[in-house]
Amino acid sequence: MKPETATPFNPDGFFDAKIFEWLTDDERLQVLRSGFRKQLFAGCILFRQGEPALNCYLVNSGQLKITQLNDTGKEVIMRYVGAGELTGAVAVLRDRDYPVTAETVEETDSIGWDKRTMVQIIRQYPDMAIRMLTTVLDRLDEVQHRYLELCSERVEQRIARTLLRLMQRAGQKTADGIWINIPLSRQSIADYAGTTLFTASRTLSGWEKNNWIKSGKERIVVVNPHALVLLAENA
Amino acid sequence: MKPETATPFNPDGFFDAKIFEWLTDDERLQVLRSGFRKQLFAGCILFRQGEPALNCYLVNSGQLKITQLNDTGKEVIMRYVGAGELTGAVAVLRDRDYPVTAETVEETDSIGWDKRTMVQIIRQYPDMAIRMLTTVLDRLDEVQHRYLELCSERVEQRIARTLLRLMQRAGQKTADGIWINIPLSRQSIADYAGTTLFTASRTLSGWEKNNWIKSGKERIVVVNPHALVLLAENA
DNA sequence: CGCTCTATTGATAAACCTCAAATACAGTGG
DNA sequence: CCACTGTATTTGAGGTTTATCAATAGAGCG
Repeated sequence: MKPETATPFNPDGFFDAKIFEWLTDDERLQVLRSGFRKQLFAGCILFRQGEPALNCYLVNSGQLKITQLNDTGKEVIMRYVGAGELTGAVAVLRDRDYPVTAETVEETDSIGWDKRTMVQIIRQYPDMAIRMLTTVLDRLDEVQHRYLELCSERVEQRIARTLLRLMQRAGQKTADGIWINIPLSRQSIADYAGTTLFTASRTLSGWEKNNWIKSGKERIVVVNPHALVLLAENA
Repeated sequence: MKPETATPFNPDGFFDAKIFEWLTDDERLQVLRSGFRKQLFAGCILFRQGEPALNCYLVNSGQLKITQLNDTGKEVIMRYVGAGELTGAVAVLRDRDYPVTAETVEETDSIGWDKRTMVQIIRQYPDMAIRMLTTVLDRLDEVQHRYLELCSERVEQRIARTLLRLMQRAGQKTADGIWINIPLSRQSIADYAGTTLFTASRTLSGWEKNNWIKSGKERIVVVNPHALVLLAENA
């Protein structure tokens, strides 16, 4: 049911990860070789909220959905993680459980390191820690900003921002407009924007009538990004 | 109007900062001496959202309020920063503006480092970066958790959580109950919980009638923490 | 073609915000 | 000591946003 493989590392195609760009080719190779490769199809869990944090992962291709659940089962999407991005580092450097769940939303190729190895890498390359730090700080900034948005903006604005963010992350030009290349249900959009499936559906239906977007099943094409930007910016 | 002093560093009383506890006394002294002391009264701004990030600060005594503003002027309280805690490190390690504002809410004694010095410290003590990283990760965890709460919980629950958090941070036992030793207006509670002054006031009035809290002007005493915990936990 | 999962749409209600107005409180200066 | 002033807080009425629930339609898949 969950086809997956974990193999000795083969570094092909991993060379463009931003977090390693400042290493020499040899160093980078060494770092990459110290990990293990993991290739998964859509719907697989890389790690689950509440489990002890054993590994962190670098995504080579595909997308991960990072979610958080509360006691009542309500799910929130914290972010998507795509090619060249690291995840799980949060948890690995502490003896804590993962605070979030990482799930593939499409076929995904990644490399993982266990806690011990990761700490070794950091000790060997102190600048690595600074790099990771800035990465985490970016993430903190983004969550803080989304927190502010959630406090101060109406649903429609937040959904607009959600589409714009996802567009920037996974947008691809097509004849119609910019296609968000992630399987994206109304529920997911709602979980990302902090609203309900129904409100998200209503809002997108409206935009489709305005011809700002085109959408199919789990599929969104942004036809008029400018309109969404206006919506997001202008209170 | 803004009485403040910046003096050559005198390390008295700074020895218990957790972030330095793993250094030897000599090392710690050296690190502390490389900073500058800053003593401020209530209502002073240490740094402001949007300004270039020049310094980071360690609080020795007092409390800082870390806030974020949006374009329309809506303010959100991200967190409070108390004795032994570092702030501004977020911004200092990048060439970015401060993403938030830090304001003293009471008389506050702190030590600051400029960007160059901080980077030097980190290069000299690589473990320092790991320490800072875990600190930031804790903060990320907390913001993410509050984000989830904001998405999934009702105002009353969030206000309960707010009081409980502040109680843990600055609570002091008194005859009546646990006094939150921070000047704390209804507006601040609202900004922290993500609601309005009026809703916060109404909610607290209700709790006062139940005898769960006692409150005066900018002053809260939690009489029955258990009731608040129940409110926060039980959907 | 039927099954399942996703999306749409309408009606209803609850939660919460907005605004207005009154009241309490702390400090200040006479 | 008291009136005065500015801020903090309370409370009410009314309206908006958005969630909830139910029922239906559509799309993809074997």
